Order: sequence, then structure tokens, then C-alpha cells
Amino acid sequence: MLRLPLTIEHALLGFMRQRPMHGYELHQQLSDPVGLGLVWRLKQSQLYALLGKLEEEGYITATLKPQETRPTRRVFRLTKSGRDAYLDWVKSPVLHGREIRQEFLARLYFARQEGPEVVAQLVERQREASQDWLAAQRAHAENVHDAQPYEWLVCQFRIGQIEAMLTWLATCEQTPAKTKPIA
Amino acid sequence: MLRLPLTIEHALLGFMRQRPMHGYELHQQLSDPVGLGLVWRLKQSQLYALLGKLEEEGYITATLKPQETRPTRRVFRLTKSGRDAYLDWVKSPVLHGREIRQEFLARLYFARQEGPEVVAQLVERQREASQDWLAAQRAHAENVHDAQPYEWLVCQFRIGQIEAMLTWLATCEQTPAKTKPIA
DNA sequence: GGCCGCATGTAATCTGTTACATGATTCT
DNA sequence: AGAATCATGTAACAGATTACATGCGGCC
Repeated sequence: MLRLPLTIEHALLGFMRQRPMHGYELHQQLSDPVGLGLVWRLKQSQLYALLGKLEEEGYITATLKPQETRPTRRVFRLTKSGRDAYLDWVKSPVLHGREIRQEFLARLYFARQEGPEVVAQLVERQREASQDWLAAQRAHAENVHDAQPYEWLVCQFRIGQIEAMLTWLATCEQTPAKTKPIA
Repeated sequence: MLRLPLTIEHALLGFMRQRPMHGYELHQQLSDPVGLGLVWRLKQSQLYALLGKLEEEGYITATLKPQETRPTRRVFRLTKSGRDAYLDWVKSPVLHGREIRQEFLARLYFARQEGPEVVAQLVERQREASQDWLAAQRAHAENVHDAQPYEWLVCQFRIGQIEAMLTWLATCEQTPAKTKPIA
């Protein structure tokens, strides 16, 4: 399986997994002010560029849907390769603290739509990764305590951020997605 | 006073404030593994590009220093405008949570070299800003609690990060820079 | 009549990264 | 002999942002 860099491309795949969508619709989904729009934003032109790239690389295919009065839509759907890349992404932890704000929150968004098991898996794997970071930073902080006060402060900052994240991860598991009313 | 975007350019000014430096030396300072290298890194080519820009915009001036066996150095020093921009920067809080990891830690690095009063001012102003963020996020979290669980989780995450930051800010003030031994 | 929404993009610009180029000196 | 350090950059490419282009329909 090909591997995209861990970026917003996967979020696009995530939307197309819900159902086939055209560019304009994807942009609206992405801009939802109570959804992914909270953590990531993308210019329209950039979106079309990324869709072109995803198509070239075989993660999605386009079919034309002529409209009566509007311009013809290009509707994109996932290929097998796109589905695999997405499913791998949505369960994987991020590897650096700096990626949590956007990348992890995006994964969580889609994991919640996949269901509680996927959320649990994502959260658990992220917890393990984060605990490793924490241990490393703590060890490092001890070594440099007196000799390198600035480095120590940087460590302390990171330790605090990671601890807060671990606490928060627990609440993620306990916060279910809105369940659809059984109409 | 002209205003640069809040970025690494100011850190370059900060080094040149300590003493005039040439490009290669700036790059070494910036890459110090127990100093700014912990939070920001810059490619050599990018550094030279930024120095050119800073010179064009009048924040620094260059003088040539021929070496005997090595290539001639271009030594940069701050202009009045560069000094002003730096001094304003090093005392100002960052305006978004995402800027703390790099931008704030960089300011702290230089504030510590300016002395405890500058650290105190930077920390105090950042605390005020962060407390405002915190209040806003808390208010928002209450409003969306049941209706928008994902948005609520995003809020909770931010609240946790800001709280951890506020705790850490206190330790910043209490951690003095290495004092030079009175040789 | 003028602006907003729909739906597609292209072109120019800016920014940053990677790689290359030069050439002497000191370290292994 | 070969690698690393000193010291300057340039050139080519990749990525993202900004602005522009088109054209119809509905709303105020």
C-alpha cells in the first residue's frame, strides 16, 4: 500500500468514504464550523489541486455528473487503495506532539464516525505513543536540570502538554458520537 | 515602526543584538542543540535568504570583513529599526495557542538573556492573554456540551493545553538564567 | 440591477526545501 | 587520501496562497 504523507489528504478520503462527493461539496464539509472546520481549513483552489493529485495516484476515481442548469460535477469515490490508506490512517497515532492539534483531532473526527471500536483503538494507540514521549521527556529533564535551565524549561513545557493530552484522551473514549435516532 | 510577521526573523535580530554576526555564525547559534535549536531549525540557504530580506527592509546592515585564508564575511548588525522591532517582539505575548510551541519558546529564550525583568513582563502578558483564551474556551464548551460533542471535545483539549501552559508559565519566572560567575 | 451561491478551475506569486557550486584548511 | 569545517551563496523544484476567470440562477 502506498503511503501518503500524514496530511489533510486523508481527511478528504474520509469524507469520500461516507459517500461519493464532488469538489464543492467536499469543501463545504471540510469547512463545517462545528466539524473539521474547527481544526483545519483549505482553500478551494488547493482542494482541487489535491483532488487532482489523489486521482493521479489512484486513491480516487472521478465520474462526470451533468447538471441541468449548473456546471457538470466531477464526483469522486474511493478506490480500494484509497479505502485502505484511509482505514490505516484513521487508526494510527501521530508520531510527534506538534501533530496533535490538527492531525490527531482530524483522525478523531473520522474515528467517531466509524464507531466506538475505532475510537477506542485510535485512542489506545495514541496513549501508548504519548506515554513513551512522556517517559523520554521526563528522563531528559532530570539529566539537564541544573546544567541547562532553558532546555529544562522546554522539557517541562512539553511534559505538561503531554500530561494534559493523556488526561484528555480518557474523556475522548467516554464521549460517544451523536447516535442517530432510530427513526 | 514596521512590523514583521511574527516569525523566526525576530530570532535572528535577537542574536545580532547580542553582537554583530555573520551568516555562518548565526546559523550555528540557531542550531545550538541546548538553545534555540530545541524549538526551531532553519536551513542555511533559507537563512541567507532571510538575511537578504532583513537587509532590504532596513532592519540590519552588513559590513564586509575580509579574512586571510577564508572567504570574506558579511557581518550584520541591527539598525535602530531592527532594535525596536526586536525589543517589541521579545516582550509581546503570542496571540494563538498554536504559536506557543515555537514562537513563545523562542521569545522566552531571548527574554532570559535580556534579564529577569523582561522575562517577568513577557510571562505576565502571556498569562493575561492565555487566561482570556481559557475563559472563552470554557464559555464555549458549556454552550455546546450536549449538542456538539466533537466541538466540545476540541474545546476540552484546548482547555487542557492552556491550563497546562498557565501552570508552566509560573515555573518560567522562577527559573533564572545561568548567572555569569563574577570572574 | 447587483450580490450571493453553485461549480469548475488556471495563473501568478510567495515560501521553503533540496541540491549544487566553490575553494581553502584542518582533522582522521 | 578523504572527510569535515569554514563561508559564501545560486538554481531548481515543490507547496501553498492569492487572485482571477467563467457563467447561470435565485434573492433582495
